[in-house]
Amino acid sequence: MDTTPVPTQTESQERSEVLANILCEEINRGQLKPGEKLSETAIASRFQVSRGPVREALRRLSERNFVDFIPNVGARVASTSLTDMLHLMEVRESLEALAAKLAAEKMTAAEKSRLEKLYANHLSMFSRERINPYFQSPEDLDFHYTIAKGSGNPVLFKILCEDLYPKLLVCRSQHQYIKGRGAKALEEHKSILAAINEGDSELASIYMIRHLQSARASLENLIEPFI
Amino acid sequence: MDTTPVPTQTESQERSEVLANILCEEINRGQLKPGEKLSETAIASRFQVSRGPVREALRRLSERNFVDFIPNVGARVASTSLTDMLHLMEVRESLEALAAKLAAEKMTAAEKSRLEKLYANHLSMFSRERINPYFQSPEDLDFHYTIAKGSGNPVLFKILCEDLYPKLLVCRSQHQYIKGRGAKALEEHKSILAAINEGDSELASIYMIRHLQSARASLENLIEPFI
DNA sequence: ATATTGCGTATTGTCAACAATATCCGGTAG
DNA sequence: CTACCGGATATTGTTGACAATACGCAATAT
Repeated sequence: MDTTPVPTQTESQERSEVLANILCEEINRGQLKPGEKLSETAIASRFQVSRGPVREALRRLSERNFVDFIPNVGARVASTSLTDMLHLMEVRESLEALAAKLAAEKMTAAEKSRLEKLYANHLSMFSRERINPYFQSPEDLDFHYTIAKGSGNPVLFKILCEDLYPKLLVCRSQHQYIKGRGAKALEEHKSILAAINEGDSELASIYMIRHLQSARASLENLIEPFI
Repeated sequence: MDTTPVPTQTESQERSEVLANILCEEINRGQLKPGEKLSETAIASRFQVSRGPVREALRRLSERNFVDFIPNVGARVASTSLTDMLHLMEVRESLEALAAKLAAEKMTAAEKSRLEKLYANHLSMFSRERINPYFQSPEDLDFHYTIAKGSGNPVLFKILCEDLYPKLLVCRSQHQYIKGRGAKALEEHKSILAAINEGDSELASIYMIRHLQSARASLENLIEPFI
């Protein structure tokens, strides 16, 4: 195990929450591999805490589908297939279409300008370092995150930003799925942004669907050969 | 408190899971009212178990948004507004449109006949007892449940059947929201069923959207006056 | 040689006590 | 009379020990 961080004191946040975040991060980094056993005692002794908080952390990760949990047996790092990722993208497509539609209808001027600034940043960033894979980078997700927030629907926001995106990141890290379609993605963002700015909900929705469909299509091509 | 059930022995299911289900049920029945404090010690002594399992049960309900949880303060029964319900319905609409589309494309013959049988049962049941409010009854949800399953997308199924539907039921029970549009809903189901049987994904999706939109519209009318 | 049974070990599930934090209530100052 | 402060009380967070269950391995029988 890489580091053996000292136990985090109780400071405005529960230990189990801190633990869950650390473990989640390590799953994302690939330090904890898919299918790997997550022993309560092992984790407890590693972070020098009792098994109680560790149990709670594992339960949380289980509810968020980052670990598979079997009663009386224990927790393992959830292993995701490309098919899982496809299913996630399929759902994401529908939900982000709705998000874009609502965002075009309801975003305030301040929110719109924030989204525009975000896009401008990404544009300049990408022109500086061309190799940078923009697609599904934290920056890319930041754009989608802002739209989800702008939808004004907390349920929609939660599913997208707290369930789907984190899970997609894990999938991506488990499959080294990094497509270099940065330039194209940026172009597509531009169209979405324009539609939202003009309050054209119908167009915003369509552009968003196309944007995500092209990503899903390349995923499907990856899976096809294995059927 | 109504009953004081003896502690459930450990029998292939964890106590915390059993507890979570019981509490969830009581929230649905309205025996536990919105905003009501859920004291760990009180629940523990009521079911004659230790606080450990109770804590876990409450954490689960928190992750599922049935209770609001504040660190160092405790858990309260989540209170839902009509606006929350509207947001849920908005998301549901998008996701069920997708589900209907996928179901029309992918449902097997066996699944289709099961759905048809379900509809036939509801039809006869409704003609026997006309007063029965079909809309959003367990039977109504059963129809949607079957379509969600038939989509072949586990992510979609989970969000709809394990997150959205249960939460909608709680909302409904907290607001006594029972609309008597049973006959109309049945008609709409018939259209959806026909489209799925013919494999017409586009039409299935459209009928589903209309079906849910009419429900959402009546909700919006309910909210409007309070703005 | 393979499948099955039984025991020892390891891990998870539960419990009761301790520590830390928040809530409540009375007292005091302005 | 109101607002603020401080201690008593209650509730949550954490811990280590105990009970129940699952896993691994050797011995036996077919």
